[in-house]
Amino acid sequence: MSGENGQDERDPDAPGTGGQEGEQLALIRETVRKTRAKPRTWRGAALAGELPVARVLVDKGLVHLDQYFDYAVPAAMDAEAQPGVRVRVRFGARVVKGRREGGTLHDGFIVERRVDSDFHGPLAPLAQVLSEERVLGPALLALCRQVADRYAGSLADVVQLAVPPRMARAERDPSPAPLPDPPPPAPGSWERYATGPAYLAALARGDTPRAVWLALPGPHWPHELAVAMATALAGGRGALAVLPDGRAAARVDQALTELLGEGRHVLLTADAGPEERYRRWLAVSRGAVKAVVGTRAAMFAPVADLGLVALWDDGDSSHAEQHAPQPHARDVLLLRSREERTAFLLGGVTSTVEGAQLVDSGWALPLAASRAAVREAAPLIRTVSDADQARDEAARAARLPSLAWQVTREALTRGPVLVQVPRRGYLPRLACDRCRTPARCAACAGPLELKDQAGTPACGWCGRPAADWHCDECGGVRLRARVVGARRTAEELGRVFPSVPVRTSGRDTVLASVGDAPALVVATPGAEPVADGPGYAAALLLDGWALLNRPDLRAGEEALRRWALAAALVRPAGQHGTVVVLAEPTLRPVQALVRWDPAGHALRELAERAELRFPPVARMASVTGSPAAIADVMDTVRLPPGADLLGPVPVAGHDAAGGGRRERGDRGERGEPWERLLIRVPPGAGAALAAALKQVRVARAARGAAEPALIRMDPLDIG
DNA sequence: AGCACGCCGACT
DNA sequence: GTCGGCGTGCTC
Repeated sequence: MSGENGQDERDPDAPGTGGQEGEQLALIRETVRKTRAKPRTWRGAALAGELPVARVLVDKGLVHLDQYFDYAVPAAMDAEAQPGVRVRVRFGARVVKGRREGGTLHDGFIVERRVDSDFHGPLAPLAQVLSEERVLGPALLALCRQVADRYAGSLADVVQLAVPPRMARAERDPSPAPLPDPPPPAPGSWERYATGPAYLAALARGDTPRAVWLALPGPHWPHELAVAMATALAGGRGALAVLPDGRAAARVDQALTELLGEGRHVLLTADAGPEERYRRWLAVSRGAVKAVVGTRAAMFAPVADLGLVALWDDGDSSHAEQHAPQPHARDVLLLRSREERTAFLLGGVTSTVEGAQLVDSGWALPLAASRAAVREAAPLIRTVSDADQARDEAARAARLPSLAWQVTREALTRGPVLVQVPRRGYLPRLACDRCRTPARCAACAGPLELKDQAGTPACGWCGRPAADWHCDECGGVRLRARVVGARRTAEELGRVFPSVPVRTSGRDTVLASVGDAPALVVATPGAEPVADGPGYAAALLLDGWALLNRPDLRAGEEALRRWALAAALVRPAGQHGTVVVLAEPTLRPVQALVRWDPAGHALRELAERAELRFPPVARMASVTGSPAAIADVMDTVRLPPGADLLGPVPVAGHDAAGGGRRERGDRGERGEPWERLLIRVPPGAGAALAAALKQVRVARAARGAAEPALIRMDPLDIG
């Protein structure tokens, strides 16, 4: 076609037109469109002989289009321009009178070296090979591809999560020589689980056992996780464990060091700092170290010969990545387990519905202890119902019912007492004292807050004071603190037990552990310190109703998880370990805690989700944006069969005018409140939904859609 | 996403 | 006649 000829005429390197700087190049253009082009370059440097084309994932730029771009490999870069290395390329240039102009340097990764390109046009040369380190190897690339597809996201976004930024200094140093495989560890406390030794034996054999492991309460799980990892190492394979936070990771790290010594594993957490972290990551990428313990970013760690992936406490929300496309560690590790043919271990003190589903579908086996072993390890759980509390005179005077006082007083003679309070802060939110309906602003329906001890309650959104508040539901006029924060609880307790030290652990100061001496330890969920020695003598779980009343699909599961994690730090009932939970004993999660039956709870939740066609039995995606944006998405999308739509409903706190930095929009759509639409598809159609939504994203990005829309697979916060 | 080319209204 | 609006399309 003439178009191609026209391009040839402008091509300075095309045969006959003479190259730049007089360099002669063997750059023969294809003559028929069907045949692939031999690479031609614009500048005319000599090309690499064998595989002169590098397929490059350009880091920024057309991230939404999610495609590779081919570049010519100059002969001088032939050796170092290997697949997986970081490169710098010129991108976005324009042809002006036979010359390329403009274009900015972008970082990228070579994903493949090729004989030729299917791009009809002259290739720009690689500008620079930044480093010979092959950080995006084939296995990691394939994983990123799969994660991107699963979450309807772009490859570049996922790669950015998976490959840490380069730190030249860390790259210069060689990694330590790999150590020989360690001997297999003794099963130890794994014997407490009926199928524990069998699981380890399968792991040692090189099989790929998959289990959902309900860990017994108590301090043994980090060691047990380490034993599983060491067993994989002993069999000549690698192991990866992902934990919800740095403290948990540090415990497993310590257990692994005790088991294997230094040098056979690395700890990948943010605490180490970027350079040290990259140094450790490189040791993994280079195959010098085959075991990784870390927080969620470690889920991508390119462990060689991966034999086991493990995830602890998958219900913890920090396992969901914050950056696009928000992959969840459980999903990423499930993908890895399948693709890299590894064993899988999903552990926790409780089970998520997703975990229960893995067992229910037969994909994983349950790894649990007998009822007798549970009874031996679990503390005694006692409940305080609302009725108990109301009858209790002490509840009027102070914050704690008399049972809690009795238990605390007695337990403090034997050791530390844990007090779990749902939120930090000082009387943050208010509710009707009579019916417990959350108190809302009469003007804007925002939540009422108490800024200081004595002040008037005011709206947390518009700031209006609410001096003459009354409850819309029951007409009550008294407010009560929906959640009493850690600080106030600590103050009250300190006054009642003046001789006992009070320690707090919350978001700003999280204690890893406390001693075994009597003390009151006030902590928010997830920040509970481990008590040395036999554990806490007792725990008080306060404001259970606040935890359970959250308008969230997972409220029950989450309440049980938080209670059980705290209760698991308490001594067994046989050693008088007692937990007092302020919640209705008739509620399902409370019963599950009392009986210590997290598996049963998760199975019942799973059945209910199946009945209601909720995730994870069905798969969902959310589309958030202005009504126009949502309509545009829905006009574009080709949904898989069986899909149905829920909503749209207004999204709290987000609207087009207020929310953020929206520059344009003088077209009258300003002020339109944002809405969220949920798309639900039947089991098995999740991949099709993701693919459909990805197409929408690409189409909208290409068209330069005016109204932004957030598309998200498997949103966590479904009300 | 940027960034340039392209085809229709009010200015020196 | 020209400067400039942002609609459309491309980037290896």
